[in-house]
Amino acid sequence: MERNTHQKQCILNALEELRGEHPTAEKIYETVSQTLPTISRATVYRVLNQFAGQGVLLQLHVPDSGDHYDNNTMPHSHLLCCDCKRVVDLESPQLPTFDIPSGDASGCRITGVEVLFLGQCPHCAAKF
Amino acid sequence: MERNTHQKQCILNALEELRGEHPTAEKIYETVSQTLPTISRATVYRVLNQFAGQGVLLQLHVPDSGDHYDNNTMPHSHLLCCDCKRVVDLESPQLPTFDIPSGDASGCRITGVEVLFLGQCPHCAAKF
DNA sequence: AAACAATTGAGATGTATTATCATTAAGGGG
DNA sequence: CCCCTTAATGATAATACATCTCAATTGTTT
Repeated sequence: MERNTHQKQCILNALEELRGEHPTAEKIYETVSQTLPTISRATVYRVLNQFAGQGVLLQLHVPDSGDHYDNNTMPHSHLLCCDCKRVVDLESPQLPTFDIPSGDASGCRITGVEVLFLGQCPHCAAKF
Repeated sequence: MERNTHQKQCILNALEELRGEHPTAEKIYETVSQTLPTISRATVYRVLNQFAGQGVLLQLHVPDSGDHYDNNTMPHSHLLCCDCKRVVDLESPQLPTFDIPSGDASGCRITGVEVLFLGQCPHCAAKF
């Protein structure tokens, strides 16, 4: 059965501390290292994958960057800022919510969808 | 000015030959190598990036895989088959087409969106 | 406490891609 | 048609991100 280790708890704590920042595995590693200096990168990557598989957190695939993680598992969209490369939450009531169809004309079975908006975060959008 | 090299033409030919397969850079390299054995991987990656930046072809970011390329620049959706890992075109007339909003409540500027469906390709969906 | 198995740490390894830089060749001007 | 300039290329090193390997450790069950 799955074991409850100190490392896992520290990783969850780091994710809570960084809530809203959508940190990368490397960023989480750096954060956890401050309280647990002997933790290994391998452990961080392993545990993050495990948690993502369990639905405890979201794994965000970001082009030209490592994966980012989000402990907010409520359904919401993300935007990659093309200027500062940060991932931010999108909060548009009118944002098209995807009703995922189960199949298509050519015989595909559709089980999920990944959506990532591109543009500028509020900070970079205000720059001019 | 931009030069029209033999290498670029061979890469375009390979993309046409592989049309519909959404090949990776590595696959394109292998294909071009058959007619141009001395071509370098660096050239393939460079040219593909250049073409993608010019809109000559689409660059598809696929999780846990290298980028895939598509010389069909007509707007259409893609699905990653979770079984065989192939990228296939989705042809659903009723697939929700995204009207990209220009901004959101929190001040983001939205300029684009990446959408990737997950599921099974027609071949793998028919397996049971 | 003993035993067993899941987990970890350290570092090697793998995969995809870009950087560096000397050499080559595209394409315009004379 | 040849020269010149400079973009483009080829070879390879370097980087980034992530996973694999395996001995050592540590939860958990007995």
